[in-house]
Amino acid sequence: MNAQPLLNYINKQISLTEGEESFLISKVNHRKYLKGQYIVQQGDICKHECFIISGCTKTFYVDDSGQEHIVMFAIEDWWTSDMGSYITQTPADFNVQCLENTELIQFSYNDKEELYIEIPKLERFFRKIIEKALAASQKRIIKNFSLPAKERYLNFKELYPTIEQRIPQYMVASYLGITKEFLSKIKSQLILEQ
Amino acid sequence: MNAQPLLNYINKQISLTEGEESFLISKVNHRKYLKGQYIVQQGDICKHECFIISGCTKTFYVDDSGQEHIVMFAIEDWWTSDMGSYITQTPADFNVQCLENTELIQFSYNDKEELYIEIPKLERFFRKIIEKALAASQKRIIKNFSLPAKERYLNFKELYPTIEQRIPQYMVASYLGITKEFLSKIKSQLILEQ
DNA sequence: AAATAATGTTAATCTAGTTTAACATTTATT
DNA sequence: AATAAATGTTAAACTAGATTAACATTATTT
Repeated sequence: MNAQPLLNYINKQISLTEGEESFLISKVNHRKYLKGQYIVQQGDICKHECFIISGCTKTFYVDDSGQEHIVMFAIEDWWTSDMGSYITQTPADFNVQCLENTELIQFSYNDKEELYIEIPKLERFFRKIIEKALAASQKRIIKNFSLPAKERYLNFKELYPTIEQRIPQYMVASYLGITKEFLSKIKSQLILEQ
Repeated sequence: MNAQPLLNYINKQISLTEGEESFLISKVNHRKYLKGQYIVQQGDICKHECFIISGCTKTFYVDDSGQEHIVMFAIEDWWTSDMGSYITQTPADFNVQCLENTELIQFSYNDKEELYIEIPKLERFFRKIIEKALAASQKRIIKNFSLPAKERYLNFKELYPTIEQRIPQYMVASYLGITKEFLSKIKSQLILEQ
């Protein structure tokens, strides 16, 4: 199993002994998904939190009128799951689908809790990751409300500098909460401006 | 110090020994704020995470054009802070202001980390709280995008059933991301409908 | 009880973003 | 290379929600 990217990621913040590393690895699964496959489906219970080794995913929600709303993208070294479903083990609100062939490492709920008990500094490490994710999520809320679509698009390009090249534009529009037609208009305006 | 509401809140999920309870209490401050006072100000570094014993707060952000955007409210048994500022100890994006006289218990960053080291089950407890907050924040993002203002208002009333009576309506509008005039219109429509 | 400040309502006008629809371009499939 | 499928663009008509402004109601202060 190629767990090295995960270990590198963790060792940037804390240091694990060899024993801890192998215990960690014994508790996770390595998996490959093809482009288009679903990691989580709306209505299912989300069994895993996933660390992406390579590839790209989108997390989205289909509303009652059938419209798709993208909540986030994730690429190498990012985490993805439906947090609400994962922590309460209730049906997911979101879908997580692969936009490219994707290789990742899965943490099941129970194995992760065991890991935390065995290696407390891992619990600290994950707590801090979630704190950061919460702070980012709150910032996104205010940006959605206080900024017009053009500014949100510019922010998106800053936050996800490499992703825009990897995904179709209509998904960017969905992430921004606007139609693809309007994003097209914004982009042509931006070209005229400079 | 009246820490009983905090202990009750914690003991709903985990059980602390008397020694742990008194260690916990030795690490926190009890404080009272008057209506109108600020717990955190945009630009300052957020020093504490706060558990509310009584009262009510709003967390808001003032944008470049001077407009106020409310991110959340908090009442008895809820937590409040600027998470982004607190965890990174960098200037806050948000203000937290008391809408009523408010009594709360403050956790400083360093004392909280000490608590976690001394009482690991508290770290687990807080991790789970943050996971829930993150899940709620993600749900709010999709609801903002996928629902029209009228639905968001109905959702607000479900999420904060007691708060609507305690705060002025223009703050509800700010939380919903609409003007007070438009909320007024929505409310009169809802009255006509039933 | 007045007077003032804070909050809430209504209606007209305006605008950011949607919808629809037709067409253009790029990518994948045979 | 040809065709089909997926993605992107443009423009006209439309709508949810903003803005402005005048007025109504409710709290607060004197």
